[in-house]
Formats: sequence, C-alpha cells, structure tokens
Amino acid sequence: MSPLREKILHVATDLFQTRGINSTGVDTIVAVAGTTKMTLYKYFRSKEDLILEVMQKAHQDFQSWLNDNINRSSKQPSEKIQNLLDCIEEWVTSPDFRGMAFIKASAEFPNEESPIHKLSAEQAKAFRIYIASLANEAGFADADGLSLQLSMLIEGAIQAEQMKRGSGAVKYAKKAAKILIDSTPKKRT
Amino acid sequence: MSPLREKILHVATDLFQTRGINSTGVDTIVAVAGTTKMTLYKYFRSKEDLILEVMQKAHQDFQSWLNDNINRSSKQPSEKIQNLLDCIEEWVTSPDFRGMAFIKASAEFPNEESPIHKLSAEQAKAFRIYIASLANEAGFADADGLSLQLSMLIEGAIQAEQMKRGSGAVKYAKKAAKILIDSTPKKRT
DNA sequence: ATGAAACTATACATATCTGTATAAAAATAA
DNA sequence: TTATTTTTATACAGATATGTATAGTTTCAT
Repeated sequence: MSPLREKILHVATDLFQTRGINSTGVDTIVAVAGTTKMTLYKYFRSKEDLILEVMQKAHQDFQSWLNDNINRSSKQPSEKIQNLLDCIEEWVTSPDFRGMAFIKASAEFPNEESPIHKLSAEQAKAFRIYIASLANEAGFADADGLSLQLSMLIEGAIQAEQMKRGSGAVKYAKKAAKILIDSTPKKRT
Repeated sequence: MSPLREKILHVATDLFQTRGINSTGVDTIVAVAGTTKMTLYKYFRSKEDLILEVMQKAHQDFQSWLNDNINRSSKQPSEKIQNLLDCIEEWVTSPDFRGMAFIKASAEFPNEESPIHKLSAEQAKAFRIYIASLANEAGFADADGLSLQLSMLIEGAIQAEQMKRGSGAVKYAKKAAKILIDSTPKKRT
C-alpha cells in the first residue's frame, strides 16, 4: 500500500483521538501528514470514508493486540478470561492510551442512521462477542451475561481513566471482575 | 428568569443530546427555539457559555432526580445503595433517555485544557462522590472502592444502552452490582 | 530519454460556523 | 402617549469546513 496513504491514515488516527473527529479538518490532516488535499482525496473518497477506515483499522489493531496478548500469556481457557483484565490494564495505563475509538465516535455521531454510529455499534458488539467466546471456552454457563458484565466494567474503566489519567480505576475494575468471575456458575459437565 | 432564555436552554439541551454538541450550530438552536441569534447572544456570552450552562443544568437536574428518587423509595441507608441501580434502570429505560451528558461532552472535547472537558471531569467526580456517600452511610469499609466499581458498572451500562436501545444491559448490571455489594465488607463497629 | 503515474501548489466554489452591526417592530411601563 | 426595553429581521464580517479544477513538478520504469 502507498506509504502516503498509510501516513494519512496514521495521522488521522492520532488527530481524531487527541482533538476529536469533528474538530479535525482535512486541511489539518494533510498539513501534519506533509501532503495535500488532492492526494488525500485520491485515496479516500470523502472525509467520512477516511473516518470509517480509521475506525476499522483501530478496531482491528486493538483486537489483534488483545487476542495475541491473551493467547501468549495464558494457554488454558480458564486463565484467559482472568488475563483479560490484565491486558486491559496494560493497554489503559500505557502512555499513548487515548480512549476507546468506537465509544468516542458514537458520542460524536449520535444519529443512529449515521454510518459512523452504525460502525461504532458493530464494533462494540464484536468486542462483547469476543469476550463471550472467552467466557464460553472457560466453561461458564451464562457466557453472554458474564461477557456483558465484564464489558460494562471495562468500558466504564476506560471512561474513568480517559477522563482522569492515573485514576487507578482499572485496579478496582480488576477486583470487581475477579469477584464476578468467581461467583458465576460453570456449565454442567 | 426570562422565558426565552429558558426556551433556548431547553432547546439546546435537547439538540446537543440528539445531534451532538459540535454538530449543532447556534442558527439551528435559535430556529428551533423560535428566536434569533441576537437574543441568544444577549443571554449567553458565547456558544461555549451556553454549552457549560446546559451541562450544569443537566447535571443538577439528574442529581436532584436521582437523590429524590432514592430517598423517596427507601429510608434505610443500607437500602439506598441497593436502590441506586433500580433508579438508574428507570432512567436508562425511559423513552427520552439519550445518554449521560458529561460522558458525551468529554468525548467531543478531549482536550484537557478545554473548560468543557474540565466540567465533564468535575461532574464525573461529583457523581462518584455521591455514590461514595451512599456507600459510606450504608457502612461499607472501602466506600470509595465500591463507589468506583459501581460507577464504572453504571457508566458502562449507560454506554451499552445508549448504543443499542433495549439491550437489557442494565439488568445484568444490576445483578453484578448486587454481587459486588454483597461481597464488600462492612466497617467494624 | 521519453512517457506514465504520482504528487504538489494554488486557487476556487460552496457551504457553514460564530459573532456583530444596524434598524425596524413589538411589548411594557410611566 | 411617551419613553424604555425587549425582540426581531437582516445583512454582514471573518473564519473554517469539505471538496474540486487546473497546471506544474517530481518520480520512476522502460
């Protein structure tokens, strides 16, 4: 893929996260990327297309990173879901953490007809389904329920940490997750 | 207070919630409110001032409603915190629920220097402190910790419900909250 | 070296944004 | 009624938004 195209994607990802999507104009993006609008509109049909692609890439990168990390640090299914919160903590406390992309995008585009809002909802669902697959493999009876509870906890922790860095919210989220996991019954064998 | 001023506040509150803050121009606000820009700028020094006042009113209204509801339906301190999630459920499932104002505002104004972002952070903190006061009165040892856990759960549930209405997320948030409350030790007497 | 593709530079069209200036109209109070 | 305040109507300034048209420059493969 063209290096300029990737540069634009990378710069847009960064600016959207730090300044917000609506507050970042294409002029700013091309200026920071060191190119011109003509090139941007050669690779992306519109700003909305660019936003959608930025979101897709951000989500794929996050999911890949999360999945790799979970599978690397624990092999047994029952350990993986315990490890989930550790990974979230690592991510959230990393210096370049700027929040979860699809949560912020849905706030900036609240209209449910908007393609951006729709993609946000899809990604939130995909995240939940991923956690549910972990819970299912670990043998929990109501995997969907546990997954929903954990994802709410995680998204709340992200929200808290995003509003005030170093709040230590994830530490308490981990404790809560452990309690919830331990009190959720397993499938009958 | 001037009825036109209140009308503008009311309309702005509604439009900000349904269309987003940055996507709502003052022209739209005055058109819906049935007045003109001159009047708006007579009562509010700038759009930012209007946003801040809308946020303050929304937060006061929510906190008052929540506090009244909790105190009406339960007198004993230990019941109040159990009742918190019921109130949240009632709020979240009401037809005109459009999300929590300060969460969305912080997403639209991510710059930490922004007065709007600062106010968001203050309001998030105030909400947490309120829950902590409930937890403290109910006699929990680590009231701040429990409060943080519950607020993460609540904000996650709001997020979930906002993205997909009728998701039933609050039902599971309530179950999780009960588990967390029951497994949190009380103060020694 | 020559032709094709990629990229830049720049100006522009069009729309929207916040905020203001000015004058007319309507409501209110004495 | 007269004087004052409030509100409207409208036009405008200045900034910024997305997106395009045009022409020139660089890069690069053959």
